[in-house]
Amino acid sequence: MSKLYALVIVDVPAMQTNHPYTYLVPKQLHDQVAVGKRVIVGFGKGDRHVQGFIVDLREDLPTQAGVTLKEVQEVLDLEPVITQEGLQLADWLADHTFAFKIRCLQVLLPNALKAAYSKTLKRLQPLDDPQIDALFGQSDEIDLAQLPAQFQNQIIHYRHQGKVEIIYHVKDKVAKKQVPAFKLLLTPEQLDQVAVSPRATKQLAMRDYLKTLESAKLYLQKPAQAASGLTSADFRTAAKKGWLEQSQVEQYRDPYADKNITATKPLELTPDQNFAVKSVQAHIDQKDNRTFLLQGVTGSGKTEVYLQMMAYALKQGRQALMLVPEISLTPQMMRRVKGRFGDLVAVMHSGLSAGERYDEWRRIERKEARVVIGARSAIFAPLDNIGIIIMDEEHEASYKQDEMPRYHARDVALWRARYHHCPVVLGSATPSLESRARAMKNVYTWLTLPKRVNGQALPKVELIDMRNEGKYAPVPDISNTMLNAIKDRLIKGEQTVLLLNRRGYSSFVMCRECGYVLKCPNCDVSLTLHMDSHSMRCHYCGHEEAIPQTCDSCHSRKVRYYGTGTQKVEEQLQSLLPTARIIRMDVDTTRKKGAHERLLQAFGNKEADILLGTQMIAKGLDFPDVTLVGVLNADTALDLPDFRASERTFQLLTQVAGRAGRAQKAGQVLIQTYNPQHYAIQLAKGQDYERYFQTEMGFRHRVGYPPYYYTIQITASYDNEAAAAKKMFTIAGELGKILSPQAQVLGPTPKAIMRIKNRYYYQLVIKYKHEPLLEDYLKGLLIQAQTEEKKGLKLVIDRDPLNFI
DNA sequence: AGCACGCCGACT
DNA sequence: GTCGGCGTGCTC
Repeated sequence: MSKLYALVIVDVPAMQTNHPYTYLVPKQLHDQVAVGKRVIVGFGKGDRHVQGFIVDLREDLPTQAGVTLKEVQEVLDLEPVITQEGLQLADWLADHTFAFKIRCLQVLLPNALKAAYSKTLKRLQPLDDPQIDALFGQSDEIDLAQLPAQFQNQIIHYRHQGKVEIIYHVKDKVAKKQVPAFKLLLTPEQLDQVAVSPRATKQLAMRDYLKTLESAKLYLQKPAQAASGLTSADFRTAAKKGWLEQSQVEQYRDPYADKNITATKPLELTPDQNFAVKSVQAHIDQKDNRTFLLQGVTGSGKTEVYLQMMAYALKQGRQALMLVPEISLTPQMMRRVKGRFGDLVAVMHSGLSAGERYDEWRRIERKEARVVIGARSAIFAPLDNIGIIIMDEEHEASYKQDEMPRYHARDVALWRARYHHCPVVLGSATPSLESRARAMKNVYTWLTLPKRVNGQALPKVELIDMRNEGKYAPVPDISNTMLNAIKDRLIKGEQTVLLLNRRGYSSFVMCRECGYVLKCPNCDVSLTLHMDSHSMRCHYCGHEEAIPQTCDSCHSRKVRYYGTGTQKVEEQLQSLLPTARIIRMDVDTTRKKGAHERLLQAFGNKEADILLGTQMIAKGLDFPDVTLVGVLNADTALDLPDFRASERTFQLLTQVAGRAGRAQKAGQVLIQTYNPQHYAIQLAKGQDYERYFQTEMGFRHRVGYPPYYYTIQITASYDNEAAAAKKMFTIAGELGKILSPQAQVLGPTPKAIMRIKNRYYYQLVIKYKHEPLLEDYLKGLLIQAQTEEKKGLKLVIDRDPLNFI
């Protein structure tokens, strides 16, 4: 047999190792290896074992002479875990996002399949070293991670002397759940001929039982034990006698073996909805990868449209993929999808354990699930015949991953749709400017749902000018107008949703005498007050200290809390409305698993009058008795140094306004603001997306931002401010040489929060339309920066960044 | 990333 | 003279 070589991407995330390495496939693994399977290979001087992905198999030697090849140690998968599509997608991702290939391959898989590494130290002979021998105790092998640092050097010596050896372990992060199974090796005739002592009653029973089974078929042992009344010991004996072969098979749990889901029927569609569904269906039929922008006002029944589009794709024998932002993947939403498609649905979201996520992934891979709904990473679901991809709330920033690979799920969706020849539907009440601009240029097909399904008008939105009303407000955060509106709902037995916009905002402690604000010693941010733990905490590095009684700077005792937390508002509200039942939803009250669901359910059951929360209550909630939506602070995000600040504010206000008046009763929306004249707030008041779009596009055009320009952000950080700045100025200088005059470089500037965990951050942003040299320069930059990385540099390149702060 | 090699200062 | 500091470079 000829030789076989495997090209392997190894799990060493560095620029220097960002290419395939060639390994020899030993004879006994020839029929196990395949492209897309994971392997364990030795890598580097100490021959440590790492995980890798086979990306190619060849019979001729692809590497130049001079290196002695190592062998593949082990093949980890029975079937490839990365498909041909996955390999191409990983290539594209690596290229598009400037990420390491290994990271792109890993992002395609559930975390459970990522490698967990450990090292153990094995004693090969007595060391005559009382201290270290004591560490070993009775055993000859110990966990190297627990070795005290002071022995490190000594161990290296012993290793050179061959007295100890380091063993590298690679295993999956999460063990697959295995259950015992067996296969009958003999035919019934053969079983009749085996000799069994008449006194071996158990074995006689076993023989009789086995005769009722088919040979060579795999049976689970547990049900077999129950059916036959035999024990696992009996099966073991039968295996020893060669009657059957025992093995372990993988079994997965279904996290949604939830029986309370009632089946739903397709609803009658409005003419607008029907037109949207029909348009997309035609493209599913034609296997045409058209992209649609479905722009429907809040309450226009987008979800029903999605469900019917997906049902159509399924009817054509294809699969459906639906993405929603993590926060709107509520039980309500899951119930709707499960109700329509039942067991065909796999759900991928962060609330699942790694094991559960893996099991859902396996159900998709085995084609038991043909509908996938999930947050960002679900876009990589291992479907092989996608008929439609839907992305709800397409404007949501959470679709962009902010670690390597920095992909946007929308870009991946468009890529996969091209591969599968299927349409993509981007849905939103407030599309991102990028998508809406593409719809205008007919790059996307624009579909609209301008009316609510219940025929209700959009809720009336009123602004409360806090510059005046704030002075007379009974409590700092709630004006009289707001309070009266809430009281009115209490009397009528209707419900209120109150939004506290906390983006870029936190409650901090300030001295009233000297203005001193308590800051984190490691980061350039003020510490946030946490009442649950009675401490001051840093949101970036986790630093925690006691709540100060006196000012650190002037020793005055007049330290006071500023800013607004949900908890403080809750107290204010309760003091004004002692009988009101309030549910508070924020990171503190939803930390526990399932808390999110429980609180919403309680509100839905009318166990409370007021739902008070942060952004997480702005989306997807649909409660018929909510007739008042109040926004307590509309403008905290407006002043952030980010050109998308107004877009986010407009989207948030429009979304939250849509929570009111979903059923028969009309809704009212009150927005407290200090910037009532700001166009984002004025146009959110009118819920006038069209004028907002025009206004914002004008602004983006004038200052040259997306969608008129592409952007790439480069961030450098060091533990030394001057070094970080110097690096960025060097890069800016080099960019000046390769960029055309049409491109612009903003910065370098220190980041808005310059210091986090004692590292200093500088950034620059490149705005450009067409720069043929830029990609190659940036790739070169990453290679060139690798030497400096040893000195503590961290360099991040982010294409199309969503956050500029 | 992690490991070895190699070239400089402070010690038995 | 050696031990061990960490800067440099490579890993199929």
